[in-house]
Amino acid sequence: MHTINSFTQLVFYMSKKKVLQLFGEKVRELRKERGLSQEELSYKSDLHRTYIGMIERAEKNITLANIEKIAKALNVHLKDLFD
Amino acid sequence: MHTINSFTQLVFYMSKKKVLQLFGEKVRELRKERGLSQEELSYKSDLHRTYIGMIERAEKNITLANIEKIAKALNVHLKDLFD
DNA sequence: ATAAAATGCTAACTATAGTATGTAGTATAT
DNA sequence: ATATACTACATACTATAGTTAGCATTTTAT
Repeated sequence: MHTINSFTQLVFYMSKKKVLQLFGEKVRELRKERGLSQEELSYKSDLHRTYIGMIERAEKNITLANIEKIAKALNVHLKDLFD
Repeated sequence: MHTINSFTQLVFYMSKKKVLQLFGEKVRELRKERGLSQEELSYKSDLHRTYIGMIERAEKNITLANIEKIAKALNVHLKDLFD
């Protein structure tokens, strides 16, 4: 649950949602480009299958260490996940 | 505490450490370029002063939403934090 | 040299990221 | 049509990110 009690917090909430969505779409795009299933990507990245799904659906606020895991599994640089 | 019980986990632990260090250094570099103190950056990013310090010292595994906050506060794109 | 500003560090707490299981629904191929 | 592989989604748990306060140490300016 979110309790938003200022304009500033609303702005942060919206841009959080947006950045997670963009990131999720990017992961899905790159994963499919490589012909990988979520499960296959989960093996390569040492993350759980359902967690990959959550990331792609922008349901989780991923940490930097896991962003790195995914980048490696997709054979891209970190920055390539933010275009 | 960390319990590392496989080679794979050791590799992940080391690259986690490294990526957090690089990120922290980058934040510090950009912050100083702008002549900001940790406290001033904390106001702009809506994060706590000590938390900024922890990030720069690579003591916390920052999430994507907070990476975005810091990028905005430093007036850079997300990808600029990963060079 | 000394005051002031900035940063480091510890520690405790609470919010949520990350892990995992099970089931339902969707796409793909035969 | 119907298996099979893939993805979505709900839920519960546990690990850790994020917040805060207080004090120590370092840096900077006068």
